[in-house]
Amino acid sequence: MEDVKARRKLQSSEEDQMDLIRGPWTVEEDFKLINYIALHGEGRWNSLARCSGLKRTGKSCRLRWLNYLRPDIRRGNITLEEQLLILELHFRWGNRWSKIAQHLPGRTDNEIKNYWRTRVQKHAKQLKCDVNSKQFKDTMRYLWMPRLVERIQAASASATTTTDNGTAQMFLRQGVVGNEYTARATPSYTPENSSTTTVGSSDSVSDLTNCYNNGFHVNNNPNPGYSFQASSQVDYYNNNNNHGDVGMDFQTNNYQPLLDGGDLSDNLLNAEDFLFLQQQFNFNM
DNA sequence: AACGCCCGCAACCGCGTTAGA
DNA sequence: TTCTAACGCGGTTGCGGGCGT
Repeated sequence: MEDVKARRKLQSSEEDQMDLIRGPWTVEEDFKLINYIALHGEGRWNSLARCSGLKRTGKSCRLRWLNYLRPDIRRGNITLEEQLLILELHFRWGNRWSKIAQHLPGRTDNEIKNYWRTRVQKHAKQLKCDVNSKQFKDTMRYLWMPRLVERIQAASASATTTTDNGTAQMFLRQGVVGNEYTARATPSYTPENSSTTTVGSSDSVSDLTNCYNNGFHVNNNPNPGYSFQASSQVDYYNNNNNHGDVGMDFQTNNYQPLLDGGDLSDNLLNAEDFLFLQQQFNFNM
């Protein structure tokens, strides 16, 4: 192990002496890399870096290609469906970004990691709880995810009347619909009538569902000292399921009317949800 | 207009794993 | 079997743009 470290240190200092470029890539460098890969294919990144004439490390070339230049990269905002899938998969695998990214075609592990750190962790911070805490996970499970499902369905419903966009419907049929939170949030859905298969996964959603039923059910909470009443969250959610088009700006705690064409993806919970949660957290802390 | 602060994201770093010589 | 180069992953850093003052 010490040998490996010494070797890597040596290699690093050698790279320094080769006046390699670091930092943002230029358009010319991008073109060079794209052209080289078009001719020779990807892989063998160190030799690619040498032969292409790029003054970059192989690592840097690989990262630039995989995270930015690859033709199948999907750019733009993370969609509601993708958000839901990320939350779901993070429940299963934690910070296994690469594994999670495999289930989101066109998205990179870097992008998902950044999404998690900038959006999800931000909301945890605003609720003054740890992103890995049970409380925050419950929030995601019983409020955030049902809200996402609701929005996806709403978007899907309007899409079917306006355009031929069946993505959300397909996602709901195939994706993360097998869990309790979805069953509660979507009256038309029941686990029994769903032929559930998880997108890109062979193990379905049974593990999560089992996890929920066996150790996580709101009426059978294994942690007696845990006072965050998840069931009340769900009831609250179900009783206030007509949130309308008012979003919440977490930054300022101000209501923000959601304008047509705006990005709704950040307004995951509305004001009532958020205040309710804050009360729950503050009360229990 | 200038400045400072904050946030999002691209890129880097360190290290474990894998492949093949 | 061992060694080492290459790959891949997760954590971290720092740049640049947006926004408020």
